[in-house]
Amino acid sequence: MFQSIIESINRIVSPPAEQLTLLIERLTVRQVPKDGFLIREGQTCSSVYFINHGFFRHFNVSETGEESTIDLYIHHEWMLEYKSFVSQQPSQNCIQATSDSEVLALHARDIHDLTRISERFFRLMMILEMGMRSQEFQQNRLTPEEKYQKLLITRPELVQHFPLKHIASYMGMTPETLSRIRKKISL
Amino acid sequence: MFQSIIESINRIVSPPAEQLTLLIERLTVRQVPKDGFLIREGQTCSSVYFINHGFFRHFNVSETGEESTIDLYIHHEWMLEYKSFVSQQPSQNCIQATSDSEVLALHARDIHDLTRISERFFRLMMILEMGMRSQEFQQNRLTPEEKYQKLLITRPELVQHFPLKHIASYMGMTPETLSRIRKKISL
DNA sequence: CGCATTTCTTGATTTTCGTCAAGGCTGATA
DNA sequence: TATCAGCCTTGACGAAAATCAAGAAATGCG
Repeated sequence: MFQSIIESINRIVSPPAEQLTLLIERLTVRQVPKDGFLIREGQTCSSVYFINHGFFRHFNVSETGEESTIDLYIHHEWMLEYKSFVSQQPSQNCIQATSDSEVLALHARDIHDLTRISERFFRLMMILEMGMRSQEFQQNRLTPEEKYQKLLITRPELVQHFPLKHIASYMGMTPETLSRIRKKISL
Repeated sequence: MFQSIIESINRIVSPPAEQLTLLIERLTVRQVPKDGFLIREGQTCSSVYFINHGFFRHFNVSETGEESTIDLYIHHEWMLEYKSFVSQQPSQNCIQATSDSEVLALHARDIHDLTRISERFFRLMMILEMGMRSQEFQQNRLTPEEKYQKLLITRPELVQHFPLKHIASYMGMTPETLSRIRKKISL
């Protein structure tokens, strides 16, 4: 149950054993069925989640009902609805499971305690907050093909595990465009 | 000298007077002439800056030499090179003054102390880290015109104070496109 | 297994934005 | 005041991606 998150934390902070125990004790487990919502629009996100197993999609629904994917997550990754978490305002975005999943939740107040303990954990939180990965795509102005090539290198698992329409949405292009890029590359 | 930053901090955290004094004592003042660099490519950013007066542009230079604007800042705003700050690695980006300016610098270690004191300051740091404002444009997939309309509402001062070519770059479009949008809107 | 639904591909068409180029405007400076 | 440089605007054009539409492939489900 806690093996993976312990490994993940140790890679990031390597806290003393008793601190790690303290943290683990505060975790809560949550099962999320396929298509279930971890965060719904209007809810306030006050936890950070570690995925024990399963897949999640983080997306925004516009006024016109179109969904645009903010991020995609696979097992043993951390996630949160950063905007809501930071502001403690209701979220405009959703996080939805795309398979039966299990997550461990760490509550904001416990995180805050942890940041008192460890500067490196503070930094981890920042990195998570930033959604740094997804920013990478958007800051550099890349062509759709360059974005896909970059994704293949930086996060190849995504292409394995998510439908292409979500991948396309994540990269900010239509499924048709992605399909044509993939065809072109495979030649 | 410290009036504006005190007001800003009080809006965010309202710390006890003695803590505020402690913080103010740790600030260092830095004059930056027009076109001077606060952060150069290759430098590591270990401070957060508060702008007493002046304007700054935060941008990335690609391999081909093109500049893309990450954010624009005016007086009494906070700024930092978040990626470098978080990772404590040399920055790939620059922060340059676009007018004669004066900033107050708060060093990372002092910030860390502050986050021990106040959860709200911790949150502020996160927001700064995220470059949340600039993300807003990129997450929702807006048309160039929608981006500009949104900017006019959320940060009208930018349009007052920065050349349109920087505004355009900030929104991820060419100056020509912005020029045409402005013409269209003004009709 | 067969049906229904979703996802993916492909083609035709349209739209949008970038690029290139030229000219005007403005502000700084000698 | 004349000159120059940088900035902004405008037009013509082309490339790239979105849209629209149809059909194929894959998946889920009774």
